[in-house]
Amino acid sequence: MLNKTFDPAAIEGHLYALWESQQAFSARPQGEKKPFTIMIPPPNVTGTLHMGHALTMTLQDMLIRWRRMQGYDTLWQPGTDHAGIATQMVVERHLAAEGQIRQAMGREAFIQRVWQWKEESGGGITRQLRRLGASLDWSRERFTMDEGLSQAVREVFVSLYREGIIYRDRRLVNWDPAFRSAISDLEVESKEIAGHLWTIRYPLEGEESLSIMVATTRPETMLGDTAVAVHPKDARYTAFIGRFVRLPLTGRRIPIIADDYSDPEKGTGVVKITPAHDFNDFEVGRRHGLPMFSVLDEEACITLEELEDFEAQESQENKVDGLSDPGFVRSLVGVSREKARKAIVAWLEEKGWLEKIEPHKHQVPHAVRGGTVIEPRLTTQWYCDAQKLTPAAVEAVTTRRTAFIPKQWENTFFAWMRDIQPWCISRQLWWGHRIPAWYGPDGHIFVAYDEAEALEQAASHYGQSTPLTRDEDVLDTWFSSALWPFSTLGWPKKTPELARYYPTDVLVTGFDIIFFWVARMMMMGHHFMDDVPFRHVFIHGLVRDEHGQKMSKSKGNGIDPLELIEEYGADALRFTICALTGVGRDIKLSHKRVENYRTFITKLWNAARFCEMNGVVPQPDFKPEQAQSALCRWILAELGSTICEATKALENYRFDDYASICYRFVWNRFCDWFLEFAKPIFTEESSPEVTELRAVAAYVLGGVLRLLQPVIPFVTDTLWHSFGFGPQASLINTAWVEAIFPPQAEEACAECEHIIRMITDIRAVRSELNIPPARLVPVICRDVNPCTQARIARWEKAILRMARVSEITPLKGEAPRGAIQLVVNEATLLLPLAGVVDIEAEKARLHKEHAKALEEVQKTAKKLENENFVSRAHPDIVQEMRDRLKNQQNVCEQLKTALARLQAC
RNA sequence: GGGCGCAUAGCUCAGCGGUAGAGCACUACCUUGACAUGGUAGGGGUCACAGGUUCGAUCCCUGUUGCGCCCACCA
Repeated sequence: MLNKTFDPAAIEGHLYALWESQQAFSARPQGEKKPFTIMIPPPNVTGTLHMGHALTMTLQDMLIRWRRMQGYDTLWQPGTDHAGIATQMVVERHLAAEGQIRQAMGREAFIQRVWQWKEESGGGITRQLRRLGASLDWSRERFTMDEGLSQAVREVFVSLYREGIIYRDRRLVNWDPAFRSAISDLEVESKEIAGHLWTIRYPLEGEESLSIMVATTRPETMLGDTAVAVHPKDARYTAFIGRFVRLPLTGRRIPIIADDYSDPEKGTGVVKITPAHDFNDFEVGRRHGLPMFSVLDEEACITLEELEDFEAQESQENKVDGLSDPGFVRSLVGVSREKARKAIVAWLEEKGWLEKIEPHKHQVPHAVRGGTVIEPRLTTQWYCDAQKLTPAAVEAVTTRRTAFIPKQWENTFFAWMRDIQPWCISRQLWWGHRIPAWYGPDGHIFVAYDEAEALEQAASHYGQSTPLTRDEDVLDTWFSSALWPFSTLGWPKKTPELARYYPTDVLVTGFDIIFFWVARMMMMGHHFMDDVPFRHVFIHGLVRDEHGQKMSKSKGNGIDPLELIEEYGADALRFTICALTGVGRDIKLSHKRVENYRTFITKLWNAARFCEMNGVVPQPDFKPEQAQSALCRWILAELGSTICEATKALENYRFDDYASICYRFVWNRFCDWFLEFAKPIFTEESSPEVTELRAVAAYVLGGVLRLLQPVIPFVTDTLWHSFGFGPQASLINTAWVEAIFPPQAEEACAECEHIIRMITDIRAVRSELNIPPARLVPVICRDVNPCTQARIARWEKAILRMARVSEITPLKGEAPRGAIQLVVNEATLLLPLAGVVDIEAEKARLHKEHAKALEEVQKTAKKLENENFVSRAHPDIVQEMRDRLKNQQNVCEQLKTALARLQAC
């Protein structure tokens, strides 16, 4: 017996454990089935499930569950990402709470500590994915720092190094002074800052009374200036090109150069060139062969080391003591860039070099993670020449061997691939894949799979065994994620899994990581597997709050998916997500939304209970082709079309359509009509129809459960088992529903739709004339053709019950005076309610109906009177209009007659 | 500055060259034997604006306005 209400909390945990213990989600690499594969976007081990996860995982789970039922050997590959920076931050925070810092612990101990933390608290997100009902093959769970995946990382690194795609280079990187590490372009976001523009006088060499005005937002980098640039065509300055200015702080002599980069419109038209602290200046510096030195250290504090080295090489004539203030400059050492800025501005002002200060809004790069202001910094790093890896990926998208859905995103993908920059892959962290590179005493680089191999190389290179030191850096987290589609399958070993499940079928993800992850998987997949990593990329939107605001911790408007699961059940959340996932649109979510969609789960539960109460039991031998009654053939046909449409929706990633197609069938066909029609039949135990009806009800219910398993697995499996369709947990691997249409389905549908229309129309009239439901009304039929007459006879009980009718009789003699008249197809139904209803109200109703009908007639007639329409429109359309006009005229005429009859009494 | 998306009922969104749809919300009535987390009926839209193409435009094209996003940019 089913409980009166469905209690998700009571069953979900137990049911999931059962699914898992029965290995219901396991891929079966040995079988004959065709594979269907999805790689989970590995969440951070530090992570907790947020709404974005709930969305993406629900969509993936629906696809996997559906394909599994369709008979594919499905692999949904689970795993987590070591998330270098994020995880290291978390553990460092824990250490800080204990009064420790990692530098004091040492590298080995710290890494031990991170592993320990991962073992203790790293499983959080995978437990939460289980709560959601995600049918991942947990037996194959991977972690990006597993030995196997680490081997893949080393293999790729060594291989790309040997091909010259990975190399070392000294250039500017985005440096995060808080983490003291390089980060990639993609981890930087610009934010508008209300800052200042300082105009500083740089005295002209040899003519110290004259100054060149230089506008800057970063006076603290002045120490690193190695030129000032003007536009070659800027008439104000052409005379000065080739001359020198003196840098106020140190008196160092720097050239005035001409470069297109300088924009006469901006600032004073003179821009200071600080090659080691600005990307544009760096380019200018390269073009002009300017010296480059950092004046900020790894924590973005002033350092003079490189400056002093540089000045030591400079000739004395470049220094002028009169301008310099060595004491002040030395006092800046170790001062943060923010404080240095203030100090330098104050000094300039005091010494009279500051021309003016203006408020100035500008874009300043910040770290996406942590929010620190990024400092462009001149360092030596490892780079991956991404440009060499793009052509295959671009070609795959062009030929649609990898197709983006929605297609729109392909343009974004191409745009980025076109302008792709070298990818800085080294990070100055401890947690991650340590770069497999070793250095000899003379700095010679040995890249190898392990230390033994590196030592061997060194011995051969130096002619004797030589001690090496390993590179201190680790790889960017996305380096290992890029290998995920094949590293998880055992690569570089040639495993059966690799052969079977690569390429994967679809990648489901948000647009925010197309560049971080999707593009890089494509580059690596093509390079190492010589094939696309996935055939489809489904890009979904963002989950927002009910006001359309992005959910964020700072705004505090986030919704916790686990809270929703606890409150409404995982099925309700999943169904809501499914129903709201349109292609290329964000989702606005709220508790109310989930609460509303939960009613669908409740409705399904109650419909099943009703079936149970009425002796509905699965009949394994029942075949839809055998169905006799119109009612049964109709609902089976409706189920058939629902299956076709729902399957098509899933094939096209139209999750919203899939949800509404199922919703409409269950609620508006099965519950509203089929079960209501079935009620009077169920009560008659002796009726010959009842056996078939029960079999059909069971068949349809079973079909509905199968149809809905992908989206609401918990409630469907519970009902599946409870009805004895199969043992618990068996629904997951049951075959997807097949659309089977019963004989003469069209005729059955026509009949049922006719009856539905009669009932609906009677109800509408009753409601409009305020006839209380308790009052049963007789119906007299006029002008009824034999077909309708037979239908009415067959459906009499249902009509009586559902339209609150006392009896249906054919008209004998005259129609009762003042009867309400309504037209359904060819027939007129008379409701003898003279004296009961307000005759004026009925007149008004008929007038309204007639006016509406007349309007429609005129609209259609006007169209048909148009010569151009008749001659140019498609003949089918013209014919359709003619038929429509005929029908409308008919209705109009009958309403007119009815009105006339009413006027007469 | 470059690019992209969106604009349809009070709200959230489908749709589509040929009679404007759903869910929620709203109104009225109904405790009818699965479900009041329900049932029945109803009101509500110049499909942002202006042109164009077409026999016909909410739909296709152009422009305008408003909203959102991405990329670039520390003078």
